[in-house]
Amino acid sequence: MKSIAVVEDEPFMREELSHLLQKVGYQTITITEFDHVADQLLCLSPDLILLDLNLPGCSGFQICRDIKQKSALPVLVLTSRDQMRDELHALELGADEYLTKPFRKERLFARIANVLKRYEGRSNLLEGPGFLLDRNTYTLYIHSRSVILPKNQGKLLEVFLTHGEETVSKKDLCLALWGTAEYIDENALQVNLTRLKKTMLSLDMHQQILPVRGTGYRLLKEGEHL
Amino acid sequence: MKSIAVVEDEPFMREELSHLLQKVGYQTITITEFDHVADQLLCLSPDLILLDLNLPGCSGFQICRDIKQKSALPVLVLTSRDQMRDELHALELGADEYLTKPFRKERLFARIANVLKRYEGRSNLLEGPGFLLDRNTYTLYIHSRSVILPKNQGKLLEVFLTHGEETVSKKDLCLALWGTAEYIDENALQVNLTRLKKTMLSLDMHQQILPVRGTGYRLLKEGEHL
DNA sequence: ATTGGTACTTACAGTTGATGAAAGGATCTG
DNA sequence: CAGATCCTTTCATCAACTGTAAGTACCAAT
Repeated sequence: MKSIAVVEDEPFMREELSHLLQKVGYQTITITEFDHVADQLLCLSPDLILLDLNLPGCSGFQICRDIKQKSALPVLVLTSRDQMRDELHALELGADEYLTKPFRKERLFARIANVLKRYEGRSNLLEGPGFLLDRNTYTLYIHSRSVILPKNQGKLLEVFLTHGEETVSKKDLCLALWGTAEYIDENALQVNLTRLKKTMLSLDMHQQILPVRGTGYRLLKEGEHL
Repeated sequence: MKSIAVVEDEPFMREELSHLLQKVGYQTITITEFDHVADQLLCLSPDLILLDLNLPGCSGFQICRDIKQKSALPVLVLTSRDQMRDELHALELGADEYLTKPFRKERLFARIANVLKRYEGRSNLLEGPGFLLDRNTYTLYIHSRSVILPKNQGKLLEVFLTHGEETVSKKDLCLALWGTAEYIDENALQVNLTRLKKTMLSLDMHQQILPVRGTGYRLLKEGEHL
C-alpha cells in the first residue's frame, strides 16, 4: 500500500484529507508538529507528500525546496492561495503538482495517482548532478542517453554518490566492491577506478573523481576547479 | 533546443501558440493535417506535444492514447473543455498535464518546463502495460524493480511493444534481431522467444506472447484470457 | 635533485553470461 | 493419424567484465 504524508495545519482539513485518502486505499501519515517538517518527512520517506503552503511558523516553499534538494520524493502542493505567482514558484522549486482549494476529490485522486505512477520504478534511482543512476542495474541516464555500467563501475559510482562530496576511504570502496575489507587489493580497486573514470569521460560527465592522497577518493564538487 | 508539436485546429490559436513558444526559445512544429495525427507525431517525435482535444474529425483522446501506447512522448492536453470528466479521462489515458483555455502564458510555460524536466533523460523509454523498457539498454522497470534484458530479448520485447496488440510477423522479428530477413533462422528466433517468455514469467509480467500459427506472434491483450 | 611512497596505465588471461546450432519432443489442425 | 508448426534442452562459441601482473608517472619531503 502506498503511503501519503499530509502536511496541513488546519485540523479539520487534515482529518478530512487523511480520511478521504484512507478510504481509497492509501496509508496516511499526518504531520502535526511543524518544526523541522522537511526532516520529519525525509525520515518518514512516504511515497508522496501532500503539502499545504500556509503553515504556522514556516514556509511551505522552504519545505518543498528542502525536500527536493535532499531527496527525490514526490510533492503535491495543495493550497488555498490562488496566486499565479505561488504556483510558478512552487513548480520552480520542484513541486510535482499544484492544486488549489477547494478541490474536487476526484481531481485530487487523479493527480495523486498521476504523480505516483510517474514515480513508479524510480525508487532505486540515485540522483547525481546532471544524471541518474539505477542502483539495481547500474544503468546510467545522462543527457537523454542511457548506458549500462559494468557492475564494479556502477558500485563505485554508487558509493561516491551516496557519500556526496565527502572523501570515501579505500576501505569503503573495497567493501562496496567485494563485501570485505579484509584483503584489500589496492591494485584491483585502482584499475576499476580508472575504468570508471574513463567511461565517465567518454560520457562527457563533468563530474570527476579525485584522489585524496593516503586516504581515498572523492567527487569533484560542482563548479569546483582543480 | 527543445521542440514542441502544436496540435490545434483553430489557425489563429495555433499561430499564437507557436509564436509564444518560439519567443521563449522552443522550436515549434505545427500540425495542420488532422489525419493520422498520432502517426505524424510519432514520426516527428518532438520533445513535447501540445494537444487540443477538440479536433475536426478525430478525437484528441484517441490521439493521446495512441501516442502513449506507442511511445513515451510527453503530452500536455490543452483545451477549452472545462469538464472534470475530460480531465480525469485525459489523465487516465496517460496525459501528463491538463490545462484549460483561456490560460495565462506563464502558467503554460511553467507546466511545459515542468513536464520537460520530468522527462529529461527518459526520451527512450517505451511504455508497456505496467512496465517501462529502455530502448537503449533494454533495462526493464517493473513494480519498482529493474532488470537488464539480454539484447535479443530486449529487441523482441521492443518490437512487440511498438506493435501494440497486432500480430508481428516472424520476418519482422528476424529483422529486428539481425537486421535482415534474408536468411531466417526460425530456430534461433524460437529460442530467443522462449527465453524472453521465461524471463517475463520470472518477473510476474501478466503480459504473454502468443503464437499466431503460420504467421508470427502477438502480445496477449490486457485482460484477455486464453 | 633524490628517494620512497602513492597513484596510474596497459596488456593479458580466466570467468561469466549471451548467443546460435542442433536434435528431439510436444502440440496443433485437418 | 500425419504433417506442419511450435517448443525445449543441451552444447560450443563468442564477447565482455574482471583481477593479475608488471611497469610507468606523479608527488612531497628530505
